[in-house]
Amino acid sequence: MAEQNEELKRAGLKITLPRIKILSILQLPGNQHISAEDVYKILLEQKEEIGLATVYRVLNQFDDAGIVTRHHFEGGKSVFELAHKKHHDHLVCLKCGKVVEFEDDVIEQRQIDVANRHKIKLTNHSLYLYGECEDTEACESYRKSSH
Amino acid sequence: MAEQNEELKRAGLKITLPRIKILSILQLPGNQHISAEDVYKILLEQKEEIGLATVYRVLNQFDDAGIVTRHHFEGGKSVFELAHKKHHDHLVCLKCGKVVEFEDDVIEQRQIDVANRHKIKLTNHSLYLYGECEDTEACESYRKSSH
DNA sequence: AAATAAATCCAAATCATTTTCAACTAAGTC
DNA sequence: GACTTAGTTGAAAATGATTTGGATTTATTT
Ligand SMILES: [Mn+2]
Ligand SMILES: [Mn+2]
Ligand SMILES: [Zn+2]
Ligand SMILES: [Zn+2]
Repeated sequence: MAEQNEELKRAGLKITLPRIKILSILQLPGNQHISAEDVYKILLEQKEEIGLATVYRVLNQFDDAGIVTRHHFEGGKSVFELAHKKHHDHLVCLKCGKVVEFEDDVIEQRQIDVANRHKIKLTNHSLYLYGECEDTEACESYRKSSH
Repeated sequence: MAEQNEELKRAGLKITLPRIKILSILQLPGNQHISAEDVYKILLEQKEEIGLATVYRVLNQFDDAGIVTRHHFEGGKSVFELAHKKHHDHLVCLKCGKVVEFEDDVIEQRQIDVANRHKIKLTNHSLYLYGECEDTEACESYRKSSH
């Protein structure tokens, strides 16, 4: 129950209704990789009177505090995901929007090698793979369920 | 002289002053990975009366025509580079802004494998490595020369 | 409960980029 | 070379995502 309160406290953020609600939404299984706008829409559905500006502010604070990670998928808007997981990269279907997470130690290592070779200390990286589901059936139905 | 005219013709675009000028700017050695805004600034320096909207329009047309490639480096704005080169990825120093190009066949192949494993036909990908030059001297002076 | 610092709301601002549209121009045709 | 027409341009307004200002409210400390 008070698990989100713990998390907020740890981050040095006051425990407020907007923050608790937004954190809860991020924790729902269907809401990995969610945009600020979509968080806001869910709040509306829940009849919460929380402004879009507050959603953006809170997500930024969560990012600063390390509670969420921000991604820039193709398409302009940022998406956020809880940061409690191990590092991973993303594979996105451009037809249905499905997002698959993957980790590849070889890729990770080669990135480090490239940076070393150029005498640059690697601080972070972004890798996104874009494609189209080969199983059109599955892709279509995934799209309809609007994840 | 008429080399850019050839390129425009090949792309099915009318040969106009804005397009010739913008293409010329992209072809200058210092201007790999340049933003629309920066192209515009150079045009101003050259006393060309070309609007920013036109710069954006032309860069989009060049992108559609395959003359340039668009990248989304960290920091919000798109950067463009001539597309005549082989595919490569980028390593960016967050302190001085230096951009290093690299290609790594192992990484490329592993990306394909990941996509296959998830039954997704890979159409494109974006990989950016971010870091900080280890040689602070070099980094500082690179920054000052404002590439 | 009062004091204080932080957070929220909503509107206005910003930033990058796109669109609208009237005025212009390149490039074929006669 | 003039004629036609589709394509192009510049300036301003529109857009979409995100941020900010400031008056008001709220969480936490005393
Ligand atoms: Mn993820
Ligand atoms: Mn490049
Ligand atoms: Zn799909
Ligand atoms: Zn550097």
